[in-house]
Amino acid sequence: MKTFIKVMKALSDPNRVKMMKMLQKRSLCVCEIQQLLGVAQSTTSKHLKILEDADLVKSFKDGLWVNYALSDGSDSPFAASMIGNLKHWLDSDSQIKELTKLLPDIDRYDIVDKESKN
Amino acid sequence: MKTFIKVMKALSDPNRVKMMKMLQKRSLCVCEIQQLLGVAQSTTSKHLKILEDADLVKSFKDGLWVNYALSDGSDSPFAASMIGNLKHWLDSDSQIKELTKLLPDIDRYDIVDKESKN
DNA sequence: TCAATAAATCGTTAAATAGAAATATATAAA
DNA sequence: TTTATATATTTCTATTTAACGATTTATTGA
Repeated sequence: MKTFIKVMKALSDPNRVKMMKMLQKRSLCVCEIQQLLGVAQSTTSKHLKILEDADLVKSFKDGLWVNYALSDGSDSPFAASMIGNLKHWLDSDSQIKELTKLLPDIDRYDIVDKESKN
Repeated sequence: MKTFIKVMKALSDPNRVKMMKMLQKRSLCVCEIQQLLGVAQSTTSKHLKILEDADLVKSFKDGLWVNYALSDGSDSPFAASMIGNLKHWLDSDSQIKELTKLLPDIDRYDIVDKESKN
């Protein structure tokens, strides 16, 4: 029951669902996801932790970056099933379509610190 | 997105998941569900409303009773899919097994007002 | 070693949620 | 038309959750 609830809770937040849909397209580092969704870095990090705890995503360190990718769900049949469902679900959702359109322009090397403009 | 989140949220609570699993076995009225789960009547009613709003269950009035049954999910593909998944998920969960064992003894006609013992 | 950078964690606040008791509504029976 | 009963709604409280800014940690490069 606990692992099931964990997966349902993880997918109960629009920002986390958006993350899942973007990670379907390609792996992303925290700063790229943050850029895409327009939320704070700490918020991004916390959401990703919740997805990872539910076995919906996994992470790989690459120097300073941490890359996130969809999990294969091997540790949770519930996660595996939902990852599969989400592959075809919500593709026609307006928010998802908008983010998908933005995705090609997102690049970790292009991300500039907005504060440095001051 | 909203209908998807609604389904995920509805299934993010153990008591609501238990309700879904019991309704797989047979339709139940509010008082039977309340009896099974051991929560207050108002709590039971509120949970059922959340499930109904997500198109996971439907209700039929029968005199004083309101019978709840699994929805056919025709109004939400997300609900339909989750109803299908839940048919085989969590059958081996200890809490679900315990409730399933109790289910045959639950009868709306047997439910006595505990306060009347005073 | 020191500075810069990406991500994680901590502390706080506002909003959402689950729970129960009390009340309201609706139906059936006396 | 009372009375009893099943369910829904309202009100309140405690807990959880999402969000942010600030701080810490870890890694790389100067």
